[in-house]
Amino acid sequence: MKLVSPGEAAANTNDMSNQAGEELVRIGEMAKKYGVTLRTLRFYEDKGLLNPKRDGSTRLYTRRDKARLKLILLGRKVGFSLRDVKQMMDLYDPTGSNTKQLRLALDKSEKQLARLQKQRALIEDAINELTTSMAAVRQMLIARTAPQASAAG
Amino acid sequence: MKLVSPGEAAANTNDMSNQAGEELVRIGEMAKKYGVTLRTLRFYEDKGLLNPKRDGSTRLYTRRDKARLKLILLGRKVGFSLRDVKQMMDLYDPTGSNTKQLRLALDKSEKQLARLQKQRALIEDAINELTTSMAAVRQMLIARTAPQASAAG
DNA sequence: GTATAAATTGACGTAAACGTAAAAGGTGCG
DNA sequence: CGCACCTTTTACGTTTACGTCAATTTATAC
Repeated sequence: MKLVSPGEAAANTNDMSNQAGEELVRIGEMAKKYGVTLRTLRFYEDKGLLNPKRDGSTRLYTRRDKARLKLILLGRKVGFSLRDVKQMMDLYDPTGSNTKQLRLALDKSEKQLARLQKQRALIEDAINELTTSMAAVRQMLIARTAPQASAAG
Repeated sequence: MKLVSPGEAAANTNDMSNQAGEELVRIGEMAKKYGVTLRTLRFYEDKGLLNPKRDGSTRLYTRRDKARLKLILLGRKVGFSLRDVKQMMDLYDPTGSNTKQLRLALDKSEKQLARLQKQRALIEDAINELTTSMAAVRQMLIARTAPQASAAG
């Protein structure tokens, strides 16, 4: 079972597909393609988020794995935990309408949105407090730098 | 050496002060007063952020400790790590102008402010992405809930 | 066939700020 | 006197998402 050569991803002289013409990539290429580390891909697999095929012990990522990874990365970006992502993904059923999955996703999204908004408020609070105390510190520094000008008229 | 009775913090019939008239409080009262746990106070001490006196093995918090704790809590609120807080506090010298301390604080504050602003941007990004995908999910749910109306004129 | 590159599993480490349990000493009060 | 409560020290546990070796096996290049 041959694959894409590690050196050249564009080389298609090899048999890099299975019977369905699926492009199988190994972990290195997968990582590069999506800007994650090998460790991350293995970690996601360990957590049940990815399920690459194997050629012996070598992982082979399919189109499905790529789609799933994209979802994982989107989920992470909006602040879902991997557990949340997994929970939602586990509900996916290619033969059904996935209404339950969509409802769960929507439910979790609403909660996450609320969390994000609260976080934003906290951060803005912090920014205000920090700005205020920075002004105070600047004043103290000025008082120490040029105190000789305060006695004059 | 007597103290505030544990049951009543307002009872001032006891000798709860040292020679300077300083009010010494024990860990329980200190924790309640500032809304932190006992563990937190001990943790901060372990990290060198607080230095309560001792009556035998019992911690006695002075006015200075209260001031320091306030600073710690402010620092935490604006997102400084305890290490940062300690680093700044360690520069405090009651006999000097503390110019170095103030400069360090200002420097750290500027960096922290930048971090906070970046975080805020990330969160707003996330909010946007999440809002977008929520709309998409809602559409998919609608398509599954009322597909029978699309065939009619 | 060998050097180099890529891949594997396993397992400990990291960051921050405490939580929690255990076991024991001190203290006021009725 | 003994309960109830406060406090002490020590030390492992928690959380999340990986990082960082390390030792080994496989794959590709020349």
